[in-house]
Amino acid sequence: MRATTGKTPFDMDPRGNYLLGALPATEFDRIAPALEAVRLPRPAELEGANEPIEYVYFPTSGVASIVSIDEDGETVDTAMIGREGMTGLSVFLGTGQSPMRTIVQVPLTGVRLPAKVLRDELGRDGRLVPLLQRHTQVVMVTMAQLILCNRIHRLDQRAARWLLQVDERVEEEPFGVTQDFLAQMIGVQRPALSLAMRQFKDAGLVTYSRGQISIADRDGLLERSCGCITVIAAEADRLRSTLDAPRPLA
Amino acid sequence: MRATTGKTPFDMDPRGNYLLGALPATEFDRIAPALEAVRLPRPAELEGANEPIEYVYFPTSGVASIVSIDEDGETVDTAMIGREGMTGLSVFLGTGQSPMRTIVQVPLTGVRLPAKVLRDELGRDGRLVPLLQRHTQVVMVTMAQLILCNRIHRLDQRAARWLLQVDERVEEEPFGVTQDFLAQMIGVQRPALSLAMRQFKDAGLVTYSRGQISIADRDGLLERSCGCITVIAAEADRLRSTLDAPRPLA
DNA sequence: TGTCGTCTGTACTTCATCGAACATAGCCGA
DNA sequence: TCGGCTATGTTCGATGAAGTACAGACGACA
Repeated sequence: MRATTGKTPFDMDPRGNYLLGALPATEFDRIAPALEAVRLPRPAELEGANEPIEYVYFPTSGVASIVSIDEDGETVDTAMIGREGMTGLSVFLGTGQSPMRTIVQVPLTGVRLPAKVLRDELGRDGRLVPLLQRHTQVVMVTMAQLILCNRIHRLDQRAARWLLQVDERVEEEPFGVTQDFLAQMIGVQRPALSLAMRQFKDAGLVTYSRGQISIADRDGLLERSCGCITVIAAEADRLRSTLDAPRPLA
Repeated sequence: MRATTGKTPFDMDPRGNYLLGALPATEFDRIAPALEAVRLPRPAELEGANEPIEYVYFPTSGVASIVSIDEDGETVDTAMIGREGMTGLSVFLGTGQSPMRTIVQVPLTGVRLPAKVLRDELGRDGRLVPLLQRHTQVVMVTMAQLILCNRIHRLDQRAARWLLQVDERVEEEPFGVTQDFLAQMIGVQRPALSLAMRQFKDAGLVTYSRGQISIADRDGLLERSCGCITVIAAEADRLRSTLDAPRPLA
């Protein structure tokens, strides 16, 4: 499948993205004309390392991922971004680029917005800035938790966590991810991951075949997962609820 | 040593902190009356997990550290904050708290500011917001790199990286950190770390005794360290230089 | 000066993961 | 329908680190 862009060339509501959905109509209408529907395959690159960001992406289904790269070219997933968020936080932070890449991890549907339009909108008072502030914090918490997770939790726990995090962000299953790619994302050897996946399959928690994965038993996976997913979900929920407060915070 | 607070009770210039030093005089003068000099021992807690942040800290020497905690109470260091930055980014992000703790990792000197004063100042136009935006990005990049580092780099490489990162942030050596504490921070067993430290000592890269460490050969440690420190330093330098640009970014 | 507590050195067993090699199976295009 | 490619399954020795236990060494304090 090739990347598709253009004005809603397929059935998709931009406000299926949480951030866009939470914007007041006046703000949404201001940026709406510049939104462009996209459908992107894995592993499309949304931002290059140390390259200026041209578009920010608001997924409605699928997962984008911020990946770190080291001197040897090894890559590891550092944070998932799905319909709860936006890629390109460096634009929000005013720096316009970062040393990480952002790629498509699970085939993605959503809209994109030119970085310049976002910058202009940030200058206006409204709901957008506090929304993005909260999203920034969620990403930071996700990363902080993943640092711990990658250090002290077992491979199968991390794999279960990853599957659950994706499950939260896809509209329909199965979703397209190969074990090879997944292994690279969680930073392990494919054979080791293959064993874990096999266990999950035998236990009836997931089904998969040739790069198509379905979650069959969320609760079962939760039991085998580490608690990181709970920590992250709790913080995301808390921050969503604070936004119902009457006045946006500083 | 006990925590000391009060108006400059010892010799220390708040503007030795990079952020405070980069503020225009008018902005600095506005918050200066609320600044309070502090000297804190390890492992003093600056922010509790899921507790409202009362003060933000601007170190001038020493290191504060954001640590993640899991369900079993295990803790791992996720980002260092020294004289280049400020603790309490959640205040800047408007959320006021986070699920991570922030503690003193290497005995710390600096100033603190009530969160409320910072919030008020953020409402004014000036240099502070762009400075903190950049700092937020540096912290995020640090975390992202650490996710990769914790996953694929060896213990001795990570230990070397840690030593170098501390070396950049302390005014005088030796600095006070026990191997036991360090092992917990980089998330390994103390005996394993002890071996690495012993190698560094035998190679003449460091000297230490009973919780007092000195770096003897920065270049030697750099060779044994992973490249993560370079990635982080490069991004920090880049962002510092963009601040010399005439107009602050959005 | 002796004792206690903290910090550090070292040894050893067990385990998770690495890293590489090879086997199998489904899909696709020529 | 026959390769050829990609995705997955499986094995095995090597290795880094976990986990535990205990010994030595230095400082603080009585």
